[in-house]
Amino acid sequence: MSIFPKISFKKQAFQLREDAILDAATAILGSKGFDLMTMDDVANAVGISKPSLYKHFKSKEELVGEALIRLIDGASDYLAQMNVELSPSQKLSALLEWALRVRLDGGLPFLPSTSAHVREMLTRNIRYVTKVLMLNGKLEKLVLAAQKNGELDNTLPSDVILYSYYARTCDPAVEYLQKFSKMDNESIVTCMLQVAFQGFKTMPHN
Amino acid sequence: MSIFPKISFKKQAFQLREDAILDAATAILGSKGFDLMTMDDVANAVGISKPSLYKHFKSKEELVGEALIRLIDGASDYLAQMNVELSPSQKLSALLEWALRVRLDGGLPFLPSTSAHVREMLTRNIRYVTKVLMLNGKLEKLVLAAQKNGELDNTLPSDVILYSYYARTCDPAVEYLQKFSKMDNESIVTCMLQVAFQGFKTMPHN
DNA sequence: GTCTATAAGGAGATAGAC
DNA sequence: GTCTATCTCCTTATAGAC
Repeated sequence: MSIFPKISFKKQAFQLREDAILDAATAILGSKGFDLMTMDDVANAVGISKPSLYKHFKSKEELVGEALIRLIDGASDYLAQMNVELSPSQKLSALLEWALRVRLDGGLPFLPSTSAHVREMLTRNIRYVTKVLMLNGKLEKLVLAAQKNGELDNTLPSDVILYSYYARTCDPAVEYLQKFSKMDNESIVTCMLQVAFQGFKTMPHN
Repeated sequence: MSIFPKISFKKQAFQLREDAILDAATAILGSKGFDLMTMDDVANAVGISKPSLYKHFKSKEELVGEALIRLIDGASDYLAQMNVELSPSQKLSALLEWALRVRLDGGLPFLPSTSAHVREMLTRNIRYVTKVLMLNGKLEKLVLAAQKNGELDNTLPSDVILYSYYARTCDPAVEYLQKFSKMDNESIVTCMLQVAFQGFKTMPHN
């Protein structure tokens, strides 16, 4: 037994609760969005009181920032441990697939910046901005490499591809299909990937 | 001069103000979104007091509903007066182009249902729902026709195409490009249309 | 019909007891 | 560290004078 069993245990419990809070916040953010998510919602979902919640995160802004940082970290990790033999375009496709599965699993849209208000708020979170810029740099390089090797259209400005790529990670069509079509999650992912890379048009025979 | 100059004039002014209110609401909705738009914002933008605003629209819900109905009407009108010789896919492309231009011009995203909260609210507006269903029916027919004649991919479920089509009308990439790239609106529209129909992949030579 | 003033309730954040 | 109770501000909506 450790010499500091009590302290260690407490800290561990504290950390566990912190994760539970972030999980709850993530789920609520995904369903109601930032503006409608209240700190009461989060506290109730975790089963603690609001003041206790504020012991962990000193504001709603900070709580959401941490939840999004966890998401970005997940994406960066997934990208980092990817098979190095994959082509740039294959890596982009695999990461988009990951992001779609996260969302279908009740998680957050990858890029929550649909709202100008939220985007502006996140701008003030230096840790978040730093991590996003790091990931963005990697994705930008992948897009440029894929355009150079002919996998992606090099007549399009790379900005267009990059921003559209982000947009596909939070495509509302995913929720509509989940709610109003009878498709299972696998089919949704497959179709969304195809639409993202090939569009609606009939594919050329290959 | 009319026999009822005073009444007529008053009514006309009332109607003009109502349009001004809807214009203001549309602009604010486009920039801040529903949750953050306050009735004070709208009243101030129009230059009237809040109680006067409530003489025109009995609730925020009704005001937003009317603004969206005007938008849907615009889309339906544009679709109705389209050249009958255009193919189904050309009509879809032209309407998407219209929707993108409306947004680039400071208007609303075509489909505001990004938020579950707003979507649920609109569900209770029967006039709005009716009009949306009418338009949706026409678009669904166009998609099916385009799949049948080989213009659009008939291996994709038509739901996937239809929902993705809606999603492209409110693609956040548009705002990112407008804000962070040096592209003019024309180029943005062209690129977004290409990405929607052809995806990111290199086009086959044609 | 338009305004000033205000009611009613929600939500972020905290005081202070235990 | 946790809770109950509360503060404060903001927003929807309305009362009532002119």
